[in-house]
Amino acid sequence: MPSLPGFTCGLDATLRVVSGKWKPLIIYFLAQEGPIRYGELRRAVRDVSDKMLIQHLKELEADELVKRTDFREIPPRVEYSLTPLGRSLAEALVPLCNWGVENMVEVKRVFEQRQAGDAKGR
Amino acid sequence: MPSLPGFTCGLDATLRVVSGKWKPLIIYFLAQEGPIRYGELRRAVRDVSDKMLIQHLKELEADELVKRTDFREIPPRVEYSLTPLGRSLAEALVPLCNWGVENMVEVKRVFEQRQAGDAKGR
DNA sequence: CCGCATCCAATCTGATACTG
DNA sequence: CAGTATCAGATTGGATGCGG
Repeated sequence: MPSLPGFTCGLDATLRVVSGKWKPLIIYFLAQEGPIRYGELRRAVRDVSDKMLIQHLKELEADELVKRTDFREIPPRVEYSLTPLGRSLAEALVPLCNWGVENMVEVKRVFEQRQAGDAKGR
Repeated sequence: MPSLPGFTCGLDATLRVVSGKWKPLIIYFLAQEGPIRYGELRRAVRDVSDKMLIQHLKELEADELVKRTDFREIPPRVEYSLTPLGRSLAEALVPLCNWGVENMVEVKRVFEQRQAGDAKGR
């Protein structure tokens, strides 16, 4: 019952580090854009708030998937990039991304249905 | 800001259907075990409660990733299995699973560090 | 520009107990 | 066996405002 690192399987282990509303997206953009500044990342991951972005970035940093580089300039300049571990995870994310592209029409359809249903019934 | 089905990318679309604490695990086990009864699935996905399992199963069913078969017997017998769409998603999940296996030692290590830190500071 | 702190709302999660 | 109901607590989410 405690979150002991007793993983039931590989997927379980992976989920511990990518669970978070925006984390996969963050990793995905970092993989695409390379080192990227905070503000740019914030714009790339649309709709994310400062709070969540920073929070997730810190966790990803603690999990050694993301590297933070503070240039200590005025005005501040901070860049984020993936560590080797993060890059390998990004690659594992590619098929999921492709799946989304290939099935976007279908996903969109079921989603619209679901929302129509949620609106009244449930 | 509303959850319009205006996906920013494929990954975004994918995340809409697999977001949920146990969903990837559920899909993973369904892919491995084929049609599986409710109770068995519950034991496979360790630590999940009835409430969450049912809730996620219903959503996955609504998203057309999972098929529910009720044999209408007494005592009840219900089997869950993946739809073709679900199976394709399961395949996209395989690399993530492998990533976890390959990096489990590292993930475990950073996780233990994090928890030690959480315990006091934060 | 980058980020932290605070407050508050919404959502999610899980134990427990109960039903057909 | 396969769920459902309820309720409390945890977690997440975001708007706003401030600070180096």
